[in-house]
Amino acid sequence: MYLETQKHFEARIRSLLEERYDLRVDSVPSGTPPDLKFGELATPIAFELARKLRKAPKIIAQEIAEALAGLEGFAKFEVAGAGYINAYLDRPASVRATATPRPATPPESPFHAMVEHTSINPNKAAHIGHLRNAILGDTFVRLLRAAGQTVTVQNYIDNTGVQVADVVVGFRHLEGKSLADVRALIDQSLNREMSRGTKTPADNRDALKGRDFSRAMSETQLPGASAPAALRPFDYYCWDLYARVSQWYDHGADDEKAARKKLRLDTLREIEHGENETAEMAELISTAVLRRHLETMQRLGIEYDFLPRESEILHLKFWEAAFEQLKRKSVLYFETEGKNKGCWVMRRSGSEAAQGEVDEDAKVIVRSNGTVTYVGKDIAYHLWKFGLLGRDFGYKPFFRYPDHECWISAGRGEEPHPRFGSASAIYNVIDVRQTDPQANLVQALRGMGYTGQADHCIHFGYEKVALTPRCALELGFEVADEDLNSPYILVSGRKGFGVKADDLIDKLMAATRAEVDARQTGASAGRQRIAWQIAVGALRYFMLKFTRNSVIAFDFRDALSFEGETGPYIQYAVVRIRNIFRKAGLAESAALAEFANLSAPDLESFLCGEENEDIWTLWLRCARRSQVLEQCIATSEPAHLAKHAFQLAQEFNNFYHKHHILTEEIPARKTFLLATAAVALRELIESLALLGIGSPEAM
RNA sequence: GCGCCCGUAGCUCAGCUGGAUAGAGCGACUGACUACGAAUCAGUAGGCCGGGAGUUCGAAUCUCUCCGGGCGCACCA
Repeated sequence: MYLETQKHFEARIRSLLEERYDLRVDSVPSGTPPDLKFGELATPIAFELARKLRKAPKIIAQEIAEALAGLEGFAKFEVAGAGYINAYLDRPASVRATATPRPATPPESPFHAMVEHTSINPNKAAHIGHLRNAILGDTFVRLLRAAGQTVTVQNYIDNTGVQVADVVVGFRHLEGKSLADVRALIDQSLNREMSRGTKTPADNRDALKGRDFSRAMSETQLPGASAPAALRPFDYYCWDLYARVSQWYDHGADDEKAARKKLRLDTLREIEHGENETAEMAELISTAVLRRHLETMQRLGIEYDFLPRESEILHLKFWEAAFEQLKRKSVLYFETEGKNKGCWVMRRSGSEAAQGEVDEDAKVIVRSNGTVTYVGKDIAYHLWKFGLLGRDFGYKPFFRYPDHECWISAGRGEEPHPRFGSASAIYNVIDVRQTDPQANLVQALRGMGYTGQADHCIHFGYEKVALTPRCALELGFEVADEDLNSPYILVSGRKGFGVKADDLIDKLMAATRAEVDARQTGASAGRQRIAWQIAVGALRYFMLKFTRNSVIAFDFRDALSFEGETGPYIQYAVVRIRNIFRKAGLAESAALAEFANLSAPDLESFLCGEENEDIWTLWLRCARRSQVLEQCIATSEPAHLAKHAFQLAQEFNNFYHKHHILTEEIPARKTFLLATAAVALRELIESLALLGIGSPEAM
């Protein structure tokens, strides 16, 4: 609503400039003034025009403002300061438009976006860094879909990497386990999952509120920490084993270390080659861990459509097809001199090496021993994503969600299957350390002449999640003295140092369940559902409120907070509104229907004047969602929407305290206040849904 | 050495393509539950927006430089 008004305003000024001054401008800047007394929309355009027109800005502003008079949707225009043109909306008209429900979804465009996120190595449990990735990716998917785009969600599985090999080495050589043993272990932990419930310590509520946090830490049991090894979730088991193997490689005599490294490489080769017992064990492990990852993410409402695996990229010879194309298009060339002699290399973007000169800075794609590097495989994979490879995966159903199937790549697939690939745009949710490899990828696409695709190959980068020193200490990790005063400490999967995703979710669930139990008396299942919605709300909001390039220093106190700028704060505003309508015995739609009959003078009196500023502010915020959505997509930054939802809740709470709705004596005004609450409710629910956060019936 | 990111209140962070008086949460201190639930609200204190220069009518925002912090630049995956 606000967005259309703003565009309308800008367009009118543009045509005005053309009519009056014969001036064409590319765009008219406009924005929200710092205070309502300056109106709802303003432009400083008179300042830029001052030189061109050789007139004082104030005079130009005056002329434009006069010519704007009567523009639909606006009450008046004024000139302020040295030459700002301030526009004042026609409040009754604006409020009516905002109250009118908009068409549910914009028309579907043929634009097909592919978002790849999560992509955790399937050798250990997911940790909080992976949660940031998945939550950012999933939220962005929701935003794109809300904007009418068709989106498929991929989760890339590197099941043949050295990390998986390490766990295989661990099972075989540290634990002496056979293929059958590993299979049995997996079956066992699957059975355990089936009967697993969520623990809810009932009496640690005060402790969790922060007064005695260390006590709460010890009382809230970590599900993995103390259970017997064989009964622990399989991904937790692998988490520890992976850390042990990493240690094992680094210890012992030199010849011992060398032998262990060789074991590692041999294992990796066998896995890559396939069709042997090592590869079978790797497949077993990676698939079991992958299932755990999908379950973890499902707890947060995160789902996938397709899981492409590295093993198929290898066995279906994607690289060979890409290599032919790369050679034919001269993107790769064979280096005969210098340090990269004997390799197939690619020039980097911005390379300054002259023609004929040896480009030492070139990126190696095929090593001198003939094997392909990671970037090479990635190029092949991305050609497939855009439908440019000329090959396809086989597909098998893998994981069933309530309303759709998630498919996985396979050597020999099943028919029929949905079509994947051939995207118009792709978004890769990967942390910022991958900026260089991602740039190489785009460079290769560009070099092959796929410039349109290169422009739509977007690195959706984000910073890491680290731990505060205090949090690291709470978890029982040793912290070096020099790190004690640093703002954050990096996690390390290789050292088993970090916070597991499921542990955090369990902790949140325990805390929200305790809060809900203290306030609600309904059936246990209902309370559990509410606790779950709040836990997810707290976690997702926590991960989304930071902009992508800010490092999150993780701390349980902040992440488990339900007050202030948090998901539960917003959810609480929703519950408050629902309570009002419950108590009034009225449906929101009924309130809005009555509202439609209010006269413009009535609306005018309810919306104007000092004492009603907060109400008008709330309506304005409600009108802004589409504008914020557009901004989020343009900047690939979901944090704007998180902020918007919070501000909306904040403004509603403000309104809630100032105006008591149900005791309002003037009928028309009561109708108006109810409609205000109804619209705020609609906008809160919609905004939260876009963030993947549910709106509880009660809290 | 080359490249990228960051530096805003005690702490953690917002600040849209340059715009009017720099915002929020937490923490601290004051207050508000006989009204739609206080997971809330109102108020107070707290800022040379890292330093300097430049562009501009106008800079937290753009350019340069310096200081301080982080991360990339492998024939690793």
